[in-house]
Amino acid sequence: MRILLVEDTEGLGEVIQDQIADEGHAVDWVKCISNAEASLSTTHYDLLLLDLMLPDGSGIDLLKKIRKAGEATPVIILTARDQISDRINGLNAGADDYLVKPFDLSELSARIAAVSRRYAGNPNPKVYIGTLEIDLTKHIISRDGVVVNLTAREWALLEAFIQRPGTLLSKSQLEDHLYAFGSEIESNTIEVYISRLRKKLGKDQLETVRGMGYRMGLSGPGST
Amino acid sequence: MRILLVEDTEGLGEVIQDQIADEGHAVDWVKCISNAEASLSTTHYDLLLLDLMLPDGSGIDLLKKIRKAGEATPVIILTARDQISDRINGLNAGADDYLVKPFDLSELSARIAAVSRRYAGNPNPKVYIGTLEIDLTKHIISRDGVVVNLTAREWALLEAFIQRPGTLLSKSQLEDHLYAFGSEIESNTIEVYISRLRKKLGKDQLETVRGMGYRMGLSGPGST
DNA sequence: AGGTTCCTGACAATAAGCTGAAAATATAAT
DNA sequence: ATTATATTTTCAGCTTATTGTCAGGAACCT
Repeated sequence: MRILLVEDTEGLGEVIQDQIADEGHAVDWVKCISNAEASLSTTHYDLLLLDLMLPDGSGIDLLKKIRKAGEATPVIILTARDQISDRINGLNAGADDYLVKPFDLSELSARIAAVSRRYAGNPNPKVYIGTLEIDLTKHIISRDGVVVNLTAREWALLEAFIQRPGTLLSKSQLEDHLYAFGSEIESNTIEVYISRLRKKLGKDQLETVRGMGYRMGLSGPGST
Repeated sequence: MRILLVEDTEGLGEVIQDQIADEGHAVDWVKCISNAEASLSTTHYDLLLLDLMLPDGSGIDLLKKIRKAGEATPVIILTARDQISDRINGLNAGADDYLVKPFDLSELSARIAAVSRRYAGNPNPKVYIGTLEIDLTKHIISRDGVVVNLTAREWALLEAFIQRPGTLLSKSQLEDHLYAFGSEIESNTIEVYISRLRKKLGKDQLETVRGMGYRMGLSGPGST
């Protein structure tokens, strides 16, 4: 998915960019409206992440312009807590969702996923990995038709693998996915959760790559 | 199908009108209550799309008037995110469905299709979840044939689940559904209402997914 | 062997959820 | 306007599942 990020705050922009890139999407990051318009005129984007307070004007005007042009590209607004009226205007102007700063990156991921699913006209997608069937909106996993209950953390871990099937994920990557920035983990938590997932989903679903990390989904040397 | 669109926002109105027309329905678009009443008095409509904030009054009053007159014409309310209390009133006043702005056009199409299907043969659309029978127009719920009375908030909560059967909804999603923008809730209100719904509808209707949210409507032909 | 790295059962601390009941609002009735 | 009634919100105590950590052992590599 190709995403345009319009955000003038340096630090935040970087973090978001990294996060999105990590999830395998292509990001273009611009810091003002005029650049955003330039990008939009040359490239098709599947999603727009739009800050409202920008150096050369309000994001709302950009949004209105886009909608007026008949573009249906989904838009998620990023806004500070004290800009409620702006937010409402933004929604009225045709945004699809909003996020109040500061937000968790996981929250951002979830919204992006939700918007893109809706946009793709596929509101109830399922993922199949081996004998597992995973319903992403219902958060239901069945193994050979039998429903398996996962705890929040277990699901979060599984999610990391679902998002990048067949990719080798290091323990620190997985930690980043599970835990908020800064809240460091001291013990072998990831190993423990890998173990718990294996117990619930079946031994063969998760492959250990010694010294490197873990991988799910494709057992053989990989085709896509 | 003949549809009356009551919406005073120029841009949005145009978009909706186009969309509906694209789908082969006849649309009349008016921008205030008085014009709406004029149209309703001369023409039969199969569906009413009703914005709540209108220049010459609240759409709710119009809706009440219609229902009082015994008209069963299905009504879908279009409402902004900061008018949720209005929305609850609207549902109490006899709306069939609502859409929170901004909405996907595909969402709109789906609702329209759903409403027209519901009304295709039977004048009184009902939803069945487990042993519950839910009358969408009258907001009456029967459990094993016994009528259950819900308060506005209880209904609003239930509604969130009805709209997305089987979907896992987080507490914050449910809060978003129940409460207006900015009016933050900082107690365990959702839990309390979940508890009340369970008491009224039966223990098994709502499933807790610890750490993630709640889910309704999976009592079906289950695998164990 | 000896040194890693990983697995997994057990456990205490914690966070999440449930629910009765009081306090605060809103709504209706007189 | 006052009173009565119903609903909504908050609070606090309780119950229980989840979490992070540890420790001993297994698997792996050179």
